[in-house]
Amino acid sequence: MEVKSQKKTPRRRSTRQRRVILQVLRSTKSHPTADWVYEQVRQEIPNISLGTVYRNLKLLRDMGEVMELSFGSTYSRFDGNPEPHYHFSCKDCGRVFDVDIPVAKELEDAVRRQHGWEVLYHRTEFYGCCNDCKQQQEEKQP
Amino acid sequence: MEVKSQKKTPRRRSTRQRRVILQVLRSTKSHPTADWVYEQVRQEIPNISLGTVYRNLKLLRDMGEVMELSFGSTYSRFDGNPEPHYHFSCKDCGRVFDVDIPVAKELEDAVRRQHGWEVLYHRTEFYGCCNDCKQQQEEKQP
DNA sequence: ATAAATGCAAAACTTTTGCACCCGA
DNA sequence: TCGGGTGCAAAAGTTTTGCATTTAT
Repeated sequence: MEVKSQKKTPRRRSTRQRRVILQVLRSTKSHPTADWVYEQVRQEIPNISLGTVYRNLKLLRDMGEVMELSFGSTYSRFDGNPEPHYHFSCKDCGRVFDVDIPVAKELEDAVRRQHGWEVLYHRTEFYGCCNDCKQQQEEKQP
Repeated sequence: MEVKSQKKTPRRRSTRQRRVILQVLRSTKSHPTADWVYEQVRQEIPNISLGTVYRNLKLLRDMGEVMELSFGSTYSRFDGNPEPHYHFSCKDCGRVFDVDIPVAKELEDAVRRQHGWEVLYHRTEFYGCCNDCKQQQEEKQP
């Protein structure tokens, strides 16, 4: 629920570590974990450290070069309502809200038709800025 | 990537701990973390252990009583393709695949209209059984 | 030169688990 | 009674971080 402070991003340097990490990620479709990336990169840079991999993954994600598949935080959140519904996560205050639009079951049919998989359900999270945070920003810069 | 073994679920007992945990989850819309639930339940059962909270959250999730908001695993996965696209996660083999259907931007409009939030993007994961796993199951039980 | 990036290791966090004891059905 | 559930504490697993050193620009 912490508010992110926005400081100017420093100019990025091109390092071998970062280049290889990106190259590993670009050359697989397996949606790997940080640890898998680490193992792969080690074959090219044996003494790279796991910390460097984590730092660069976060950086590359912030630079829009790669996508991180997670629910925003490192821990799970729980919802007392087990009925299928969508969620909205505010990037500024971190709160998660229920979304009040119907679940698009037709997307599941489209996936079935396209790939043949058995689709049981789907989950969608929207990301953006909630009304409270929008208002706060207006107050700061009118 | 591990395959889940399916053993018969034992008959569940109704314990005070489980009842209070569910009650806490049902009476909030804040999509709390396990730790927050723990703190709340402690106000009613001061000597409950965090392990019990985790065990029951997992149990309640498996019983379909609550929803867990996470990407399936406790760690992040990364995708070298930063372009918006959907994912499919096989519940049996754990692999994650790219989904080849167009992103439903119109859902974002619907959320905007309904709630007024500024929506930047959304992410959708489908869950089910992939073709490899479907075939393996057929071989076992023809 | 100088600020960003790295390697290493320790630390921080979240989640799981082994085990003896407890308790609900 | 009896097997599921709990408390406690240790362990596991993932991610972050402090610091001295290296390196890209």
